[in-house]
Amino acid sequence: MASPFPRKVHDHQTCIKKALDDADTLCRNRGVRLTPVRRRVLEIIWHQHKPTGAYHILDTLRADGQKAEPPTVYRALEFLLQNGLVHRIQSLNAFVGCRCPSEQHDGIFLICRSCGVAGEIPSLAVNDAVTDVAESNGFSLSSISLEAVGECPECLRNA
Amino acid sequence: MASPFPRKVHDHQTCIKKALDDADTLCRNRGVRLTPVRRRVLEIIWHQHKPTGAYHILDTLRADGQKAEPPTVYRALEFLLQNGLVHRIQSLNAFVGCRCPSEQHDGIFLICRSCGVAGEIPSLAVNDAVTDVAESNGFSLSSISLEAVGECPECLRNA
DNA sequence: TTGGATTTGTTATACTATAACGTTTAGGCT
DNA sequence: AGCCTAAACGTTATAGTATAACAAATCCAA
Repeated sequence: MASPFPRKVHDHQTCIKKALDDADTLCRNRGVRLTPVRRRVLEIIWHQHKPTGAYHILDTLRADGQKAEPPTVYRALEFLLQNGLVHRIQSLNAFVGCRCPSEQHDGIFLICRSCGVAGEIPSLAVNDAVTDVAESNGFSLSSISLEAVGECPECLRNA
Repeated sequence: MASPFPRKVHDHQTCIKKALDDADTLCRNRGVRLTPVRRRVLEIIWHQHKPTGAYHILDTLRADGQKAEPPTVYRALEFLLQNGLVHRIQSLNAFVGCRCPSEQHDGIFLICRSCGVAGEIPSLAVNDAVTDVAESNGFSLSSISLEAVGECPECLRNA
């Protein structure tokens, strides 16, 4: 998998296009509808690698010229979350695009306190450690959510 | 360390007393003030092993006969969080007492979706796994927050 | 005992999220 | 094609979570 931390300068249009294309494919395959609002919300979220708040999404929809209210946004988010196209970052009340939505998985994130970027990491090791400790405590594990805070590589270099 | 999942029937008064005594000692040692409001908020949180919401704390203070407003509660919570006496459960917007506040540590919780209990686990293994993956991605780790959801042992037995 | 820092009170408001109900739309079915 | 129904969306209202800003009270050390 690619680094969870894209350089601050990169061809982000490609990121967005790939995410939307992947979403189109995935929804077609699953027989679910990536409606215009849902697709636009996903696009707004993908506008940056930093998690995006629901009300920022709402403002952006309105700036588009749409008449939109909170439920519009939250419904789209619910759909995107259910289909693994975005993850919720609980510590920020915000949402970030998932780069590998085709395989359902938990959200494990490294969040930079300086620039705000949220890097998703595919951590088998973390999963295993949690599974072990759950098992040894007689706990039946369904899902995990991990949010680590620190400094991303690029911010460290620029410090 | 004791099991993170106390039996539903246990001498909870002892849990509360121990937590408050520990807090008294810890604050004295650190030279910080466990004022009446702060102590009472901690007691309210320890009333159960399920995370407690800020507005439930507020209601309880008011039921005590105190005149209280949200900032009262949030300030007390800020103090308790800073001193490691409670942890915030981000996925629930709620707060739960810490049983080992003397050593600063991250919050790693197994949360039962049936009864709501949040069991804190002291997981070196999880920490190591996260530290490794952070390091291998060039990320400087400061803190982690992990919230796993599933079924606690007692709810599994009663299912 | 008094000065300054910490804590608390008070009012107002910002931010986040959902309930409930009505209307529209998409898409399968005959 | 036209109908039917389930899904999606619009709309209004409100619930739930958290903080800003400033004033008053309290603590405690010099």
